Amino acid sequence: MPELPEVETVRTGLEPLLSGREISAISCHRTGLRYPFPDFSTLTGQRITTVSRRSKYLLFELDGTQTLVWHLGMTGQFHLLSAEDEKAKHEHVRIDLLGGESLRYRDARRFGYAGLLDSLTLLSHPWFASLGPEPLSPSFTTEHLLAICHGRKAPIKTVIMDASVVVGVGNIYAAESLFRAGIHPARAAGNISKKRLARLTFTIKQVLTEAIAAGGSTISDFVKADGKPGYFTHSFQVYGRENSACFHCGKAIKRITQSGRSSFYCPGCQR
DNA sequence: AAATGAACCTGTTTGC
DNA sequence: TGCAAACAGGTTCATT
Repeated sequence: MPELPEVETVRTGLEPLLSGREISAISCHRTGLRYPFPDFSTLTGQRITTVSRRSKYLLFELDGTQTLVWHLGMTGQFHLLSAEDEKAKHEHVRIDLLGGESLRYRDARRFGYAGLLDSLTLLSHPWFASLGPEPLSPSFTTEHLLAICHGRKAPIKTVIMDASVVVGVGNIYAAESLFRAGIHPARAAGNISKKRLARLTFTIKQVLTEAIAAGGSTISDFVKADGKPGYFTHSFQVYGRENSACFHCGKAIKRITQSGRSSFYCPGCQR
């Protein structure tokens, strides 16, 4: 999926297209994706007020009492088409808008999911209740990361990818922020100085900010709401660069597996 | 309690 | 060229 910058890019693309629009019909071509779909029928006649985001969840806020919550999983995409357009391969849901446009959800791997939640109690829902701070908010601080890491033997990469620690840091941006901080992904979290954790806190914010500004990264199937690719891929220092020379020190980038996922790092720059 | 691995599913890339 | 294995951005659940 999209990591946080990609979801944010989708959100900024959809927001001006959808805010204020009334839903005329909604239908799905299967009963659910990762989880069964909620009963969408109550959406008909409601207006989308805003499109916001928490963690990697898109929040379509409605003028009634509910919010349509959507997670893109690994390969979820939204496209705004016209009502007459044919159903594309892997299209699972269509949300028709008054005026003839039609928002389509496609998801090849079907890891995405949707829910229709009461807006007032949304943040108490299990999807949100135990989430950590937004990485770009003031509440994500060095002190927070320091407290989390204290005494922990888990590798630092696993810790920063844990959504209860900080949300939105996926496999790509974990690798890139650890490179910029000069920290080896397998280093035990409890064995990193405060100064270096402060650096990591900064580089997480820096990498995500730059990636959002670039419109996210494009890997195989991520496209923005307008169908154009993001450009952050060109900025990768380590991700996907196994055996290539580090741009900084020239050593070959290495790849290891941590908790079943690939980690890329520079053995010269990261300790 | 904390850490690791498997599962969900399809498409693309890599290696023999 | 063809086929099989490995791998892919996330999250949750089960097992050490």
